[in-house]
Amino acid sequence: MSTGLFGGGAAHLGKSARTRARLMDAAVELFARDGFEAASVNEIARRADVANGTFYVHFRDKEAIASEVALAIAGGVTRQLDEAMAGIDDAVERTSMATRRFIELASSVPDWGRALLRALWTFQGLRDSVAGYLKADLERGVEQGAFSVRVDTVLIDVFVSMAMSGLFERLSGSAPDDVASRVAELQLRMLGVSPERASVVSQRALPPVALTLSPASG
Amino acid sequence: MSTGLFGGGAAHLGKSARTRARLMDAAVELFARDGFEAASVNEIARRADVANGTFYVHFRDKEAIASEVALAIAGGVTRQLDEAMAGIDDAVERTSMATRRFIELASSVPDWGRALLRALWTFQGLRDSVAGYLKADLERGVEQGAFSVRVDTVLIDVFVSMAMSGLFERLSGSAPDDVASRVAELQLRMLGVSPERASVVSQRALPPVALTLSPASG
DNA sequence: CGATTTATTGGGATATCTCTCATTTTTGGG
DNA sequence: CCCAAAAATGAGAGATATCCCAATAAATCG
Repeated sequence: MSTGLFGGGAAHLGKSARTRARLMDAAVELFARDGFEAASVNEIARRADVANGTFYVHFRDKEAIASEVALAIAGGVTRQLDEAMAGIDDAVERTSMATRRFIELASSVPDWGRALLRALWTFQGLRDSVAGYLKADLERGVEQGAFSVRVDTVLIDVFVSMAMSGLFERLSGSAPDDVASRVAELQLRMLGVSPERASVVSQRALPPVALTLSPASG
Repeated sequence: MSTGLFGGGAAHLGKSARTRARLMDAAVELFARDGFEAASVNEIARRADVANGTFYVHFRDKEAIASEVALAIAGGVTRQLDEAMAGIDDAVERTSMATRRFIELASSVPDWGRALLRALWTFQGLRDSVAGYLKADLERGVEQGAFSVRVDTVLIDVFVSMAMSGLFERLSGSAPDDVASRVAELQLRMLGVSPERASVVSQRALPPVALTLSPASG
């Protein structure tokens, strides 16, 4: 019996926390496979090996577990992006790194990536918080003279949707494995970075990382 | 009682065709509001003012009406895009026009726009057919020396997702009303068009059009 | 260890969904 | 106007959903 990412993180905690984590792992799998609407509380409970009534001890309803799962995944990805980008000042590098890491991290655990993609599509609030992070880097790029573009909501939404598209392709399997670099390159060109620099920056090798959960999440 | 687009188009046809059209109008509204998964056959029938059994006289199941609706909408938009772009040879103009028209047309009837957006997200086949149209124009642009970019599936998917993002913003209401132009401008920059030309081409006034249904559809 | 709190169980009330089909209503040609 | 064909109806079988709750099991602590 393999333990999901939530289950792994909660192994040392109390029983309640472990059951909760098992439910969240099950929910991730089902949201990723069937989508939010089609996944049933009954099946989440069955897959987590608990009675259906147990579900309602831990979550008010399906909506509640969905947003909790989405927040946890988004939090994990965000935290690791932050770590990866700590100490990098150049906005061109940061922007490229963010997109590439985002796609690689989120697709390294396909169930999680799919769930995140759905959540980004479904929950406006999640997109808003991503937009907040991004805005700072885009504005920094303008200040540094690297980006020649008006930073507004249209730009930010388009930028995010490009990254989502890359993640989608990566998850669908039918894409070349340099999708992340290609998307980052196209983003930089859009922002006004010269094609040459965009190509170089976006294709530079990155040290690999694996998606893990925030130790202090919940 | 206002008649939907399908209903309007079928007003002069037989009773069967009119009932069918009412069902499709109802389905569009519900797909737009609740998404494909969450819409129920029962509610489609209720909203179309027919008995639930009547639904199954006209459609095998929900999947059947969904793809029919999606094809009809996509067909209508495609046909009008084709008309709008007939006679335009310059790939820069065509590309910009396609995105701007797509966003304006699809958002002119919000339910349809939302349903189209959901369908593009849900049905791979629909994205593939859009990709087909687009590929020709992008390659033409490269041949004409206007675009300096590799035309592959990543580029096409990213391009489509940018347009979808623009449509989404337009439909959510919270966006400036020049979203379509902005998105087109960003696309052109990404393709390698100079910022100056991208700005000029994407902001030129376009004669207005309204979404109508293909006279010979079905 | 016994008592008390906390977690889990699983049966079931209620609701809704899909899809069928015998029956009724409507339509339109002769 | 009549009647066969076409269309629509709506009750209901069977599946599955959500959520509640009284009863049981497990964990914790003095």
